[in-house]
Amino acid sequence: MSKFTAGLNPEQRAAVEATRGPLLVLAGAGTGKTRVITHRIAHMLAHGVPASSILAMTFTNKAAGEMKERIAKLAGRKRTEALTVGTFHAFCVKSLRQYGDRVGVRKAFGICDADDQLVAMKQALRELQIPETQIQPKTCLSRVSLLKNQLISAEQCAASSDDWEADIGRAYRRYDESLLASGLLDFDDLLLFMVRLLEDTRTLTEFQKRYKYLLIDEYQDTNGPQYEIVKRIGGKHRNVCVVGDDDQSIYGWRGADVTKILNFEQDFPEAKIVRLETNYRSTAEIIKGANAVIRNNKSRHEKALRAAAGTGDAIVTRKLRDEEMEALFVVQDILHRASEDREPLGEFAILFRTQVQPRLFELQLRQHYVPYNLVGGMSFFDRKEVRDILAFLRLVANPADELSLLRIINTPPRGIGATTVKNALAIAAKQRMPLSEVFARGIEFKELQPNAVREAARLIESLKSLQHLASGSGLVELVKRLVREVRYADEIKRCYSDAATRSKRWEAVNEIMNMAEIHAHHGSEADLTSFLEDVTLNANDDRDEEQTSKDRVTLMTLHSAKGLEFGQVYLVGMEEGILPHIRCIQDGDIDEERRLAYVGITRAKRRLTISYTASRARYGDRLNSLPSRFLYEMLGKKPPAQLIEKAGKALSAAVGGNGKKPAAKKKPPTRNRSKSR
DNA sequence: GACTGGGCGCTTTTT
DNA sequence: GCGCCCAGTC
Repeated sequence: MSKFTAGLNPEQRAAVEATRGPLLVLAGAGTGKTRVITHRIAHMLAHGVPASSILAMTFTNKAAGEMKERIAKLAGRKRTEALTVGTFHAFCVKSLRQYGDRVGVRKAFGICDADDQLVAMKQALRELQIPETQIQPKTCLSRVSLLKNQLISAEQCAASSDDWEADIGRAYRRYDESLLASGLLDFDDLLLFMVRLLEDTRTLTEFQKRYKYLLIDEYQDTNGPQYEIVKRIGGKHRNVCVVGDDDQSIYGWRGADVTKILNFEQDFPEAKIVRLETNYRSTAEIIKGANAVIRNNKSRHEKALRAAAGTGDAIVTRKLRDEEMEALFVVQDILHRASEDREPLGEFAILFRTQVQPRLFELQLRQHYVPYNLVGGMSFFDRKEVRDILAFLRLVANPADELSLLRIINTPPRGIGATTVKNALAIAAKQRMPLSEVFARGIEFKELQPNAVREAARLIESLKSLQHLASGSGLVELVKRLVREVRYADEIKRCYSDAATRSKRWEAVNEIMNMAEIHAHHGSEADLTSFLEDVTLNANDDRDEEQTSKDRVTLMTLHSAKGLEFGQVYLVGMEEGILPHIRCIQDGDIDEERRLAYVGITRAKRRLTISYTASRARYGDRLNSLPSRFLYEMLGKKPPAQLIEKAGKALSAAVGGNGKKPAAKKKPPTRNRSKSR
């Protein structure tokens, strides 16, 4: 037994030792998945597999960081340096920076975030004269994202016989064109262009030569392009290890395709399968409840968790009069348990399905002076100042970036209103000239306000003059000069009269400078492009660290709870219409909701409390609520058929009967229908 | 630009 | 019922 298999259970050991050939590790919640992954890699390194031939991909930066850290601890930092461990997206960015020109991507491409995407999509819809009332930019974006994640092209979509869908396809194409013209890729494009890159035989061979061992974490979350990447690179040597849990697939709505993990054996018929079913996290009662719920899902890899820990308290289910009482009960119970069990507040979590639920809990927590963290919501990178400064920086790095230019063209105000922008865009289109050039040479065009345009030209000029600092060690200097150059301090003064707000806003600007400072001293590449890339790809990192580490009660959605664990968990709003959510009931997508419930239950180590109400305010009405079918399942009972029927009807009536006729609604085809075809 | 009124829509969210 | 976003107005 090697150093890296000692102390593992037989299944874990089997997974660690199966280093050659395809391997599917079905790792139930709390079964030591990360342990297996890290030990497996350490084991491979110890047996002479060169670190540079291993490619390990995850979905989040956090997971990648943890993996790297833990492997380094096991195998030594030096030995792990040459490993490639990172998110799919980071890997694609790196590869595209190197070979992007082979698929028509300029090497200095920028990555556009959700905000830029929205601007671009709005523009696309406007150009196509599709009114926003007909297709909402946000809806269109998420639809396009889903299409991209399913490897469906704009052309395919535009050819749809459904008018709505065909319009989406046209918007999709226009949107892509405008991003490409701006030298930008969105998150989905990173994966798509990587797939294209791997369609080139020469490049594919290079990648196959370099990466002989693949490891994919959270494989149940794999979407179309990610799957293609794995299949292509791993198709040759077939040392593909995928780890995941089909029962925890909760991102189907954004393109994750659970069939990929269900059908792994079809892609790799010689695959070995290891099931990790011993749960080291929760008490027997909690595991029993989790099993009882998930058992009801139809298509899944058959497995059941066994609790390694002994028995504990029974799962508590509690019915409350309404949502206010629910919040009060939970908060009082937390205080009670915290003192009774001498448990720090950091061990408590309140988990909910939707973002409207936490309000009342926050209120109660405040009233009881209980410190808490609400995970999610506004990020540092959503702040106006941060977005502004980053837009300026993007423009320095990539003058073609039209979206960033539009964002800051009148910030601080320099007299360029909507009309000037519209005219400038028209000129740019007519003359086939980059928008920045139109502004830079603005004086030549009599359609444009001379005074305003002179200011814009000056701005573009000064951004250009900062370009020489963009490479190498000038990064910090660049940010500082930029902030001064555009007089951002004055802008903050102008916008906010109150001193406290001003200093708070300025803090954000300072923080960017700090980040630049850190970045400049961190890696080998300290240039502007790599800084922007880092900021865009790691936008959420620092916060969740902070948000979970302190001794505070955690409030978060079931989705963000995946992968975490807490001593005591409160699963709230366990009602028909919330969990399972009404939309999923209507669409008949109950299985993913059941997995969500399963994820929630399995977060708890020692104690799980589930609450539901007798009545709840929804859409301005007060409705009688019904306990979730998952509650019945958990107790080993069949949910009464009439409950489900009744719940469906009552809720549909409430949603549809909210003053407007459902028939008056623009007819977006139901999600379900368009998704499955 | 700042303000205001009307209309709409109302799951989940990482990269 | 509430909040957000947009368009229109001054």
